[in-house]
Amino acid sequence: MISNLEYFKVFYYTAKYGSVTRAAGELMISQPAVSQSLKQLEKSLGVTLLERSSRGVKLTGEGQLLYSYVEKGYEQIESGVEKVRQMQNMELGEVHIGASDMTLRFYLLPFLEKFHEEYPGIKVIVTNAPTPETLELLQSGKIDFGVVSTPFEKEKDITAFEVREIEDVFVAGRRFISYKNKMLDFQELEKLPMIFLENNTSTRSYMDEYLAQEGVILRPEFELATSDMIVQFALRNLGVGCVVRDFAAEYLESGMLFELRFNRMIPKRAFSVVRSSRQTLPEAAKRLLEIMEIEL
Amino acid sequence: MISNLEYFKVFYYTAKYGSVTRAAGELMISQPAVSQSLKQLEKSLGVTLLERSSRGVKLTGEGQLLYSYVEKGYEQIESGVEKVRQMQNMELGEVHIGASDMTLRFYLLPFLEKFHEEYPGIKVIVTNAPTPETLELLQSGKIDFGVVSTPFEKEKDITAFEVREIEDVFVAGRRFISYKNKMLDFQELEKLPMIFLENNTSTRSYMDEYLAQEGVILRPEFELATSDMIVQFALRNLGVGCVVRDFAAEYLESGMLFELRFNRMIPKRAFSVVRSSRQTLPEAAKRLLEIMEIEL
DNA sequence: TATTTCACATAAGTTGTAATTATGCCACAG
DNA sequence: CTGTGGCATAATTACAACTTATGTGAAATA
Repeated sequence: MISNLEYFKVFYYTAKYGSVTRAAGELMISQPAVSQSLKQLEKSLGVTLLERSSRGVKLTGEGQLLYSYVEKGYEQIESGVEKVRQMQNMELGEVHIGASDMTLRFYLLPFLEKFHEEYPGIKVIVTNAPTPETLELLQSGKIDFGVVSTPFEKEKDITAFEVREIEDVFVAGRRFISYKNKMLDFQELEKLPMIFLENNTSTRSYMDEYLAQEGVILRPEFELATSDMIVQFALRNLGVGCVVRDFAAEYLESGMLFELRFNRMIPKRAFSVVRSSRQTLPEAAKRLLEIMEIEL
Repeated sequence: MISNLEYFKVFYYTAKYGSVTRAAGELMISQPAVSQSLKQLEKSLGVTLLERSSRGVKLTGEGQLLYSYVEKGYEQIESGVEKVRQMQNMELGEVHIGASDMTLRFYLLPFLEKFHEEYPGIKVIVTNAPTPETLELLQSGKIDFGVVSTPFEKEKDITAFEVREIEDVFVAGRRFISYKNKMLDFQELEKLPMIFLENNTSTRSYMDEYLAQEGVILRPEFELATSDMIVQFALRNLGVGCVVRDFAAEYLESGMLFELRFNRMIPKRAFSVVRSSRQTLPEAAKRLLEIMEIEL
């Protein structure tokens, strides 16, 4: 361990300017203070670092050797301080976010755009993963916060904040036009060719569970990886798709798809911002949540 | 300028061990002292560097960023201290010496050999130059000390210390055997083919001046670059060579060369160690001079 | 669920040390 | 030969860092 780092700072400035008086000026202390510090340093190292003369100081061999190291070391620390300052000023930094396709596309994207515009120095790193995996990333500290869709198993020290509602809907194209505006029973779905998301998604397991509870067991014709693809399949009349409404919104409006209606409401779900309550957020993450109007 | 470098040392150890208590142990101060220093550092930077918990501390994003710099910087300074220590222990260092061929060969060499054996870590850098140039090197601080042959112009703040006598002699081979044991006059040299060193050496200019003062002007047959070569020429009976006795010693003893004797003594010269009185010597140079039994 | 333990924070009081002022010394320049 | 600039030294002051004692919270343990 180095005895007194302050001495090295004094030495750094003295060597840099070749003058005790000048160093004192830079350090904003008196000249004798510098002289004494240098003396202390030399004493503690047991070596003469500077040749004193009436027109300044000059490094000895040992002094030169030491200075070559101290110079690099001190400036390294100095630039570390500068980097932290930049981070504080949001000129530098990273925000790690976990989000699913869905939350990213229909909720997060505009905020990220705005954030990036305001703070171009901050890297935004989005890890695209389904809800349970996102929660794991949060627990392990790999992301600052996540945006997931309900429902999910909320473990303790996870703070959740719902930001908007989403609805799961069944949509179909003209081949199934006879079902339009009819009040249907969920049972009737069993007779129709269904297009669903794959099993590993929260949307799928939510629907599976809900329908099972209603006594309906579906065996989808198609199991696709993305909601977009489901919409495309539905448009081509390959079956009845189950997606969050936002994915189909455009086509529902234009009439190319219609929404099936049921005699029972599918309980609404929500997008939820989740974060670890035991971890303080980096400034950049805080600022992004502010933009998203999430109270911390 | 960084406000208090000591804080960074505390931060370094705390971050390194992820524990305030552990850092306190390493720093050999109390735990609250560390806590307070960290608090001060955070306050001065206006940023939280550590997440405190009941089982240690963890770096925040800012802390990690800072640590990556402080780690390098601190260790850089630490290794600088280590290097200086090595230099003190003579495990590391350089000695810069200025010397002529002659002084190197007939005086310095055995000391250098001994020195190098004792301190293999020290680089010995010999700058081979004639006397006036060596003195210049000394003035400009490019060498720690020099070994030259007298006479020379001793400027102030040069300390000289004569270490042994040398004699200039005239030597010849059997072709000139008739001159052996005769007491000669310097004038007689004018009739003989002479072998001398080139003009730019102190030996040559010394002899030129001395002989001129005796009313003798020589026009050597041969002007050679090295004394060794003069001896070789003399051995082959190409003329009478003028060298410092040491160069011919071997052949004088074996009888292959003999020394011409004169009715007047050529004043003896000397090897002299010269150093700048206004400059403290590096430890390594001091030690070498000690080995050479020069008092400082 | 209560209890102990561990790690860090806080508070108050006491050094200890690093700063200041004042002065001295030396070398060089005018 | 004196003035100036630059560093060292001495003595005093003042601040800051350290210590002891205690508090707090979380996690492990009973």
